[in-house]
Amino acid sequence: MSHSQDGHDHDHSGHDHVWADDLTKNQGLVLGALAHSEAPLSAYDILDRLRENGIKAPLQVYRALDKLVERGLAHRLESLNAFVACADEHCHRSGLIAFAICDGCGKVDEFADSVIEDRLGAWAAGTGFVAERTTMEIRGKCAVCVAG
Amino acid sequence: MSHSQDGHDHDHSGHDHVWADDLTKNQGLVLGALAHSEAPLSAYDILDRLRENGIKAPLQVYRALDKLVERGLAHRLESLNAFVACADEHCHRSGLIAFAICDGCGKVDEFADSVIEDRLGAWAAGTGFVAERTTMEIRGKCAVCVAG
DNA sequence: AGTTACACGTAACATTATTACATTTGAGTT
DNA sequence: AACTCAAATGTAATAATGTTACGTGTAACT
Repeated sequence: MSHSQDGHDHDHSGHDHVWADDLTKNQGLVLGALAHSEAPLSAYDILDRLRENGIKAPLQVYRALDKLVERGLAHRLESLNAFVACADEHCHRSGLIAFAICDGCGKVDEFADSVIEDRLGAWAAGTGFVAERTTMEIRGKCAVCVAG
Repeated sequence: MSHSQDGHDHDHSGHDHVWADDLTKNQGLVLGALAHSEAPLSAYDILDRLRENGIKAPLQVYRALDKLVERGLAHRLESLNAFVACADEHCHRSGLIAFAICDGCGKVDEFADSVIEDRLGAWAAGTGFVAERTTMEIRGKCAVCVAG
C-alpha cells in the first residue's frame, strides 16, 4: 500500500507533490485527484476517479473533502457544487478568497483582495453581523476563452 | 382562479404587493411564496407550499424560479441551494449584490457595495476575465442571534 | 386557419449529499 | 501487552436537489 498514513511515502510517482505529511489515506487520494485536475471536480467525479484506489462510496469522498476544506487545502465552489485544490502552494491564504470560474474551459483562478475584505468587515461592523465564512465566485469567461 | 395571467388580479388578500403585472400564474405563485417567507426557501420547500395551488412537479417551480431570477425579482443563494425574493422594492439593483445569511435565524440581508464592485472590475480588467454573474455570500450570525 | 413563441403539465431520471450503524486504526495509558 | 479513547474508515440505504424528454395549451401575429 503506497500513500500510507504514516507519512513515509517516497513519492514514487516522480511528480506528486507532498502537500502535508499528516493526511490520511483517503484525504491524500482525494487531494491528489483534485491537484491533478485542470478543472474543479464534483464529489462524484472524484469518486469515479478513485474507484481503482479502493474508494467505493460517496461518504468516503465527502469526509475527506470536509477535512481538506477545513484545513484550507481544498475549496468548495458553491456555484458549481464542486471542489478544487487550493492554488496557494503553501496554503498561507490570509482570509477571504475570491474565485473566477471560466464557464468556457472550466479553469478557476483564485485571488485575494484585502480591500474587499475590509469593505465586508466594515459592513459587518456596522450591522453587528459576525461573519464565519464567506464565498465569492465570479462566473464568466477567461481571457483565453473570450479571445477564442 | 385568482392570480390569473391576465394581470387583472384585484389584490384580494389585502396585503399582497403586486410586484410586476406581467408575471405568469406559476411565476406569481412562486414569487408569492418567497415573499411571504422570512427565510430562504428551497425549490422543494416552494413546491410543498404550492401543492394546494396546483403546483405538482419540481420543474414547474424551477422554471418559474429561472424567470424570476433572470428578471432580478428573486435571487438564488448558492451556498444554501435556496431562493429569496429580491429585497429591493423596485428591483432597481444596479449590479453586484452581497448576501449576509444568518445561520441562526435564517434571515438574509441583501446589500450592494460599489467599492467591491469596482475592485472586482479592476481585477477583471487586469486579467481579461469577462464576468457575467457574481455571487457573494457571507455566512455567520446576525446581531440578534449573536446577542441571544 | 397556419405559424410561431412561450408557458405549462407530467413522468422519469440524474446528480449531489446525508443518516445510520458497524468496524478499524493509531496514540496514549496503565 | 492489554485498555481505552478519539478519529478515520467501510458499507448500505436514503434524502435532497436538479434535469431531460416529450407532449399540450395559449396567445399573438400572418
